[in-house]
Amino acid sequence: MARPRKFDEQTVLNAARATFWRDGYAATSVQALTEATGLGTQSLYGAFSSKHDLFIRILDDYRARQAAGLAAAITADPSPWHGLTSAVTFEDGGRLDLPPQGCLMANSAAALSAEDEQVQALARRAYSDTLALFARQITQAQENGEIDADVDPEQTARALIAVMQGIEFLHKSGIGEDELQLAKTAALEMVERSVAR
Amino acid sequence: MARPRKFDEQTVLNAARATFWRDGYAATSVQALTEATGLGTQSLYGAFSSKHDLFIRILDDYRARQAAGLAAAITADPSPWHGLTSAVTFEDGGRLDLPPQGCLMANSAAALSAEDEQVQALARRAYSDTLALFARQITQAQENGEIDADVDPEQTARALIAVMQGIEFLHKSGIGEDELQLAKTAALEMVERSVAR
DNA sequence: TCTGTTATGGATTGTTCACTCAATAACTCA
DNA sequence: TGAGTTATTGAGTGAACAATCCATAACAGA
Repeated sequence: MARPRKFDEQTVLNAARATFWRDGYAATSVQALTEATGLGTQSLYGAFSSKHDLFIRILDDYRARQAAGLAAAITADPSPWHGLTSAVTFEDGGRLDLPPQGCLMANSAAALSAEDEQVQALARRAYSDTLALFARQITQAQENGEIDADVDPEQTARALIAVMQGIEFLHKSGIGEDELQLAKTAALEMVERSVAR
Repeated sequence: MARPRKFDEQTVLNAARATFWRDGYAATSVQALTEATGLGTQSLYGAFSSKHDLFIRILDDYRARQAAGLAAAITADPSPWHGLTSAVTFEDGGRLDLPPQGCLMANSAAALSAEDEQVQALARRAYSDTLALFARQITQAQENGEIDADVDPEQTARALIAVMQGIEFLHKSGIGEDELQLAKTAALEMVERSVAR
């Protein structure tokens, strides 16, 4: 009953996500989005209402994919504890690599949470989902006898999230590859010592 | 031999720092700076060359003050280890409070390091100074018999920096006061367990 | 083949951006 | 007192910003 779209929505969303991810929300202009997606301004606004609406939609998609991917990667490891620490230190031999531009959710949360309620809500959701995932994994590691049965799963999960985000921060702050590797090793050793049986 | 300035440079720098700190570099307009400082555009440009030059100068000042303040706060504690952990968890009963807008250096490093070499250089300097300070403090805590003498001071310092930045990230991401407190406690307990004698 | 609906394309809106120009004012030293 | 130097003032630069207007195009169902 109406003119059909010439573009594939998912393809457009992927291109827009790459642009937001590379440059950040504020530094991404609508013109950059039209160039990256190939859409005209009016098509883009017609389909996604505004730059902000488009971004929120992309960020929520990202959050869901990230949560699923993280859960899959962690639980795929035969050792629950190793699967978890690999994620925390982004050291899974390539499967959980930390992209040069960092995590889109972490970047957006740090830059926008204070002034954008929708971003903050997504950040909180990502945090609580990760917390639950990590706590479950820690419980399994305890049942497997890999770590001390006395540590509190949820509290340990919180500490691991802090460590993970700290490493990501060091990565983004540009301290250098060698120093970053040392920091990852140091963090991992601290974590291991704290849960040793 | 020339017309004297009507403004006090340090007062202007303080006002500009507050503005950059509150809104971030990109979101701070030159107009916002002139309003915050009371200077006209031309006076501001005459004294500081450009928005970027002004920012770099402010950031370097901040770095130096922060380094001195951190060292003073940490070493003032009668217990080297407690002084250190108080700083890491921003939990010194007010002395090392984490401002709502986070640390100016951490914010700037996360947002700008990738694209601004001068910011990256300052971030690296801040990191290595903090690393040296923490490592010295850990050695003292070991000599005091507060923690395990076998842990490597420099590696432990790296882990602590990661934890500290992770906590700051959680703060900025807006997870909420209660949850942040739980994360701080969790991180502290993990750190304590990892260095227990 | 019409009619209704949505998509597209290009030009354009007013606003804000960092920054500059030209004129004048305020000082010091000779 | 006048020459030299720098500070201040206010208006204004072109470029980029998010978003919109309007005319036209492409489809579905009647």
